[in-house]
Formats: sequence, structure tokens, C-alpha cells
Amino acid sequence: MQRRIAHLDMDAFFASVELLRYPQLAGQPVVVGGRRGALAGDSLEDFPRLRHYVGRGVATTATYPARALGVHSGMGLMKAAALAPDAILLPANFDDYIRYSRLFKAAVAEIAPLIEDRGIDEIYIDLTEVPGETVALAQRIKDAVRTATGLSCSIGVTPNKLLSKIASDLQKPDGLTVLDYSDIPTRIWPLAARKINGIGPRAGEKLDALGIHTIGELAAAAPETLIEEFGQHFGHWLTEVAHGRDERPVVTERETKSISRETTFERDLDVRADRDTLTDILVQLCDRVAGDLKRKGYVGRTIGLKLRYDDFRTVTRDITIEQATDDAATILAAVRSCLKRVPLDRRLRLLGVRVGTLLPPGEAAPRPPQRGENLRLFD
DNA sequence: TCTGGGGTCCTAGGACCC
DNA sequence: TCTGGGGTCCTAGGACCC
Repeated sequence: MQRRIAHLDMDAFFASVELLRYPQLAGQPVVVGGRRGALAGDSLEDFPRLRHYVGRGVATTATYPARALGVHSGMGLMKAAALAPDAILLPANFDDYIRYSRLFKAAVAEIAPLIEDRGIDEIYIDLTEVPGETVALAQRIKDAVRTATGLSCSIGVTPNKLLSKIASDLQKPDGLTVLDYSDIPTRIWPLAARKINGIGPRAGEKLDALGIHTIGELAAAAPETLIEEFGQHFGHWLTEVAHGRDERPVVTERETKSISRETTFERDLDVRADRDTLTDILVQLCDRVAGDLKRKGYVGRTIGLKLRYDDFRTVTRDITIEQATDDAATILAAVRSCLKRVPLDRRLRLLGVRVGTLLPPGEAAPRPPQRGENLRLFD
């Protein structure tokens, strides 16, 4: 039986939440991002402008008027300032976004309970067993989200997650797009291959180099060629998705695999001259990770260190310890041993600490058998 | 005007075991 | 002395996503 899967994406989520607070900014180019510090006044003239920004922040969200000027999420704010110097820059208020995120998800759950979380502003919804004609049902969900939050969203409904993700983007903002397999040649194949969730900058570039620009061209490409170029797994997947095939279920529960904290410095730090500062930062990161672990009720065995040099190269080291932990001092000791294995011959711009191989809350699972002490069944 | 922070998944080699 | 095949765990890096 054919499924009915929706993808719901909040429109310019962070910026839209800010507009609820500052309605006088409606219609203006607004960018959310940067570090704390940017304080908003109460008149339009008092809002900080992008041109005054100095630092290493990126745009987290841009309103549609800002996007029209070329500003996109992920773009460095200094670059964004060159494109839209008069755009208003607001700092992010994550507590607010989490509040609104819970509100919209709860509103959807009242109508359709099978929801897969895809981050703060996106969900998949399995509508297969929910009664009602598709367009009317999707409209009901949009209305419920607006009533609960005052915010608009875009929805795509198709037989699978892959197509729904693409469909929800087709008529943004405030979109509602319903597609079936028969729509693939006209609505999907003309789109850039990059529109497929899972084809990123690197794969997109490689496809371009092969003369494959659209999803239709990808569908027409010889499967053997794709496997040759991209490997068995990814190559085969490319052929499948180009034809709109995707059987992944909507997953309502998921176990956390790792918890991490990282920070990029205001300026690159020198390992010798700024040794004390770097030490403080690492201690703080361990404290914060330990706090996160305790708050969420996890302990972990794999402790990882991440650092990024001034030339943006990133290296990681990790170590797996005997006893899973959520203790800051234990994490710090493991991080210290990782630090000894990494070259420190350049200035640093980022440090990060990660804990993986997590044990779920309450599960005091025994550590797996160690080398040399495996259970012997046939000896 | 270079490029945040928090995640997931995949690959690949080596150690070690049966 | 030479010859395997298969499995898990650990580590490092990279692509990708929100």
C-alpha cells in the first residue's frame, strides 16, 4: 500500500520568531547570527546593522528580503555585510526557538502523532493512517501550526521522505505541495541534483564535472558509471533517489550517539603564548560536556578531542576508556592524553570535546569483552 | 572581507580473535 | 613453511545535515 509522508519545514524559523518580538521589522532584510552582544533597541534606527559587525560569526537564518540580497544561512557575516550592509543583525535566542519548536511539534502531534524529529525546525509526518483528503489534511496542519505559534511553514506530501523533502521546498514560504510518482518527470527531474538531501557540495561538484547537473540527468546516467565513480553504496543510492525511490520509515524514537561541545575563538590562539587561555577553554568544554551528559542521563566511553588550525585544517583524536563516565575530571584526563598525540605547531582557531559510545539512561550495561578474554565456545 | 555549533553516517586500515 | 576467511573493536577523517 502506498504511504503518505509529509515533510514540514518552518519558514525562516529563527528570523520569523524574532519578527514575532519585533513586528516593526516585517518586510526588512533581517539576519540572525553572530555572538551575543548585539542588543536591539526599540526603534528601527536602533537595531544593529550588518555593516557594523566584526567577527567570525555566520548567518544562522535570513529573512526572505535578506535572501533576495544574496544572504544565506551558513554564510560568514563579514561576507553577508558586503552584500547587505544595511540588513539588521539580531543575535540568536535559542531558548525562544526551542519553545516555539515544541509548540509547533505539539500542534502537529494533535493531528498526526507519527512524527520524526529532524532538528529544531523540521519534521517528517507519517499521514498514511490519518483520515482525510491529502490537501485538506496538510492545510489543517499548517493552520494548527499558525494558530499555535503565529508562524508559517511549508509542507510537502508524497509517498516517501525523499520526495517530500524536495516537495516542501518547491513553494516556500507558506507552501503546500502534493506530489505522486507520476509527477517525477515534470516536477523532480528538472531540479538540480543538489536538491536531493544527501547530495552535498562535494558530490554535487563531482556530478557537475561528469556533466550531470539535474536529477533527470542523474536518472539517465548508467548505474555502473555512478558506482564506478562514487563507490558501491553511494553510487547505487544515487540511482535510487534519482528515480524517487526511498523506503525509509518515519522514525519516531532515536538514541543519542554522542554529545559534544566546541568553540571557535575570537582570534587564533598560540599554543605557547596563550597556553593558559587554551587550558581554561578545554577545562570549560569538559565541564559543559559533563553537564550535558548528566542532564540527559548518559555516560560514555569514547572521549574525543577536536582542534582546528588557523589554516582551517581539522584533526581529531579519541580514546576509549574502560568505564563509561559523565565526570568532568575523567573526561579532561582522557582529553589530555589525546592532546599529546596531536601536532601543536600552528595557531588554533577551535577546540572541541566529544563523548561517544553512550550508554542510555539507567542502562548499566557491562563493558564489552576485552581483547584476550572472549567467551570460548569451541575449544 | 573567508568559513558556527551540534549532530549522524560512511569508509578504511590495523589489531586481535576464532 | 605457507595458506585462508570472517568478525568485532578502535581510531581518523570526511561528507553531509539542520
